[in-house]
Amino acid sequence: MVKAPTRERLIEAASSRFYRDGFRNVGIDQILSDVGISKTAFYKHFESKDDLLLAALDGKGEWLDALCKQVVWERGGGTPEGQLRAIFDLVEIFLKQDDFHGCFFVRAAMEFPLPNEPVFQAAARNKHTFEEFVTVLAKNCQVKKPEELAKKICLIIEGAYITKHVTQNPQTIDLAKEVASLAIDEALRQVREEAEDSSTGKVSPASDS
Amino acid sequence: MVKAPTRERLIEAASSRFYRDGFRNVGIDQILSDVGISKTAFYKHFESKDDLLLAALDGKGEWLDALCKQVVWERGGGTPEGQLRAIFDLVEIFLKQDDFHGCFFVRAAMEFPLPNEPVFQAAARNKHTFEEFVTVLAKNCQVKKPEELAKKICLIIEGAYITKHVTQNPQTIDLAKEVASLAIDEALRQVREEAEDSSTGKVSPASDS
DNA sequence: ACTTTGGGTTGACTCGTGGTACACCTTGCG
DNA sequence: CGCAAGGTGTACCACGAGTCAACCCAAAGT
Repeated sequence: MVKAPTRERLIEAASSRFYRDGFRNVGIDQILSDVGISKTAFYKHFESKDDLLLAALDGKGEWLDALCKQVVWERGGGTPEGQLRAIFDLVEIFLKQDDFHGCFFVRAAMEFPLPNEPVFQAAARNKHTFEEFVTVLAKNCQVKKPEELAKKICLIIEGAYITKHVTQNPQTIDLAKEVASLAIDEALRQVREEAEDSSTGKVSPASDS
Repeated sequence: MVKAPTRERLIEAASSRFYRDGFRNVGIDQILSDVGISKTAFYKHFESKDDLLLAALDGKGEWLDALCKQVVWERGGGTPEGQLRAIFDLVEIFLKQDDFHGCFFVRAAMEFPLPNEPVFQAAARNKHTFEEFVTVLAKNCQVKKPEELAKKICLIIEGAYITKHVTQNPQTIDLAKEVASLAIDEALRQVREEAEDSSTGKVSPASDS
C-alpha cells in the first residue's frame, strides 16, 4: 500500500467535473476517460458514484480549510478585526474566478435535498466547520455574541455566492463587503460601548499588544 | 381550445416533485403516475422534461409575483418603509414551511449551472424580476441608491434561503432580518441627513400624499 | 351522418448511463 | 512459487428519456 495516485486523480477529475456540470449531469464514463481507466477498475476504488462525490467533497473541505487559514493569516494584518474582515478577501478570490459556479457544497446539497442523505450531511458538516472557524475569529474580536456575528457573516457569504452565480454581477463582492461591514461594525461598536461603560472616560486604544 | 386542466395538473405535480426531490432525481414516470396519464400523452403537452421544468418555473414565477404584492400591500402598513421591510415577512413565510428546501429558482439554476442554458436563464429572469420589485419599494423610500439597497436585500434573502436549507437553523430568519435592518437603516439614515442638509431644522414627515 | 381533430391509451423500441459479473493480465512481494 | 492489488475487456441488467405506430373516443364543422 505504497500510494495510489489513481484514487487521487479520480477525485481530482470528479471534483472539477461535478463542480462545473453538476453531479447528475456528469457520467462516470467521462471521469473514467479523463483519468484513463476502466469502469471495473473504478469500482475497485469507490463503492459508487455517490461515494466518489463524498470523497471529492471531503477533499475540497480540507483544501478549503487550509486556504482559509492561510488567507486569514497572510492578509489579516495580525489584528483580530483584520483577520475577521480578511474572510471576505477569501470570498473575493472565489467570486473573481471566471469558472465560478457557486459553492460546491451548496451545489451538492441542492442535488441531494433531503437532510438525511450522506451528501447533504457532508455539505452541512463542511459549512459548519467554516462557521466555527469564523466564530473563532469573531471571538478574538471580543464581540458580545460571536456565534451570532459568525452566523450573520456566513449568511452574507452564502448570499454572495448565490447572487454572483445567478446574476453574474461583478459588483456582488462589494455589496457583500458593505453589508458585512455593517454587521461587523455594529458588533464592534457594542464592544467599545461596553468598554466605555466599565471604565468611564478612559479610552483604551491599546488593543494591539 | 377550451381549456386543458391536464397541462396545469402536470405543471403542478412537476413543480412539487422537482422542488422536493430535485429535477434529475425525479423520473417522468413518477409525475405521470401522479397525474394518471401515459407517457405518450405527456409528450403531446410538452416537448421534453426540460420544457416541463421551464413551465413549472414560469408558473412559480407568476405565483411568487402575485404573493409578493399581496403580502407587501397587506402587511406593509401603508408606509414605504413598512412595505420594504414587509419583504422579510414574505421570506419568513417561506422559511417557516416545514417542507422548505431552498429557493426553487436557485435549485434549478444549480442543476443547470451553465449561464446559457434556458433553465438557468429562466431562474435568473425570475430573480431579476424580484429584484426590480424590491427596487421599486426602495425607491418609494426615497433612499439615495435604491438599486444598491435592493441588491443588498436580495443578497441577504438568498443567504437566508441557503442557510436555512443547509443548516436547518430556525433562527435564520431573525439573523436575516437583523442584517437587513442594518442595511435599510443605513440607507434611510442617508435620506434623513440629506433632508436635514437641504432644509435645516425642518423635518419633512409629509411623504404620504 | 361523416369526418376531422385533440386528448387519451397500449406496447414495443432506442439509447445512454449506473452498476455488476466474469475471465484474464501484470507487477511486486513474502 | 503463489497470492494480492490494480488493471483490462466484454457482456450484461435495470432504469429513465424519448420515439413510434396503432388505436379509441368525444366534440365540433360542414
